[in-house]
Amino acid sequence: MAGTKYIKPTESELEILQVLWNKESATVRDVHEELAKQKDVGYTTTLKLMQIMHEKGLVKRDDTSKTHIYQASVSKEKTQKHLLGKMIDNLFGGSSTQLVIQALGNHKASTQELDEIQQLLNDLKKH
Amino acid sequence: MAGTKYIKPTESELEILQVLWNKESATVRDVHEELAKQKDVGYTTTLKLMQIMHEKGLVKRDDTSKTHIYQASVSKEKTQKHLLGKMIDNLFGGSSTQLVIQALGNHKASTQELDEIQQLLNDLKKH
DNA sequence: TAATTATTACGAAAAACATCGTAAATTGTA
DNA sequence: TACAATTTACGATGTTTTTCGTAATAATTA
Repeated sequence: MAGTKYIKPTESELEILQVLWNKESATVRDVHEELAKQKDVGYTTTLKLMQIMHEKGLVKRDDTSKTHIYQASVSKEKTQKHLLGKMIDNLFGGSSTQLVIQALGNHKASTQELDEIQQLLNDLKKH
Repeated sequence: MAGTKYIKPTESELEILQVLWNKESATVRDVHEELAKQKDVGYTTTLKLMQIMHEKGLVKRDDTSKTHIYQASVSKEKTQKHLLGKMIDNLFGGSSTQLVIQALGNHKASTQELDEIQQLLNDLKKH
């Protein structure tokens, strides 16, 4: 089958996915309480967003019992890949290298992380 | 003075900034003709967007003559830094390393580019 | 059982974005 | 000069996103 069309999560939807990726599965209340730590938002707002995400297919849910239980139905990796690719195209002229340089230049990484990346580079060069 | 509030360009605005960064300065028509290569859009749409961007302070313009001349007033680097930082926080749990790994893993880089990154890593480690 | 609480469903309003038509002003040209 | 073409200004419309209030339903508890 051809790949189903990629649905780009909105900013708010990403915040919710973030929580779901961390928790594996969660109720609306679980998610809402996480979000409420970061920003001021009403419970029904979170609920509505999660319902919309369900319609879009961004999350799946078990609604056998009254309190529905949600899970992300898009993987963190796929989502990262899509949005990263978009950013590379839109903002870095298609050059992942430019992005990497920016990322390493600004956010500081530990020596251990740098080693990790170096390892990856070696693997890539051996190819 | 404290830093003025960062204004996040919308997707369409980024497309325009992209053109302006490449051209240094440009008229609405210049920008529009670039955009028209990529997507189907009307001239007045581009105009309106650029007017809004001017209100927001994303671009500056010389309007001494009838045909206004625009320039980006936000730098490519600053914008990249902001949006990249946001993506790292929102999507990669704050780890730039994770982002770098994803970026290198997916988009293919040339050996030369890999060398360039390796060079950068060495500099960072010496630091 | 009755009252309280928690949850979902629904809809509507507000805000942000994108798009374009029309008119007015300016410039260039026949 | 008068006509045509270009450009800006302005406003209107439609879509998407965000937000929340209210009502209905189910679960809990007094």
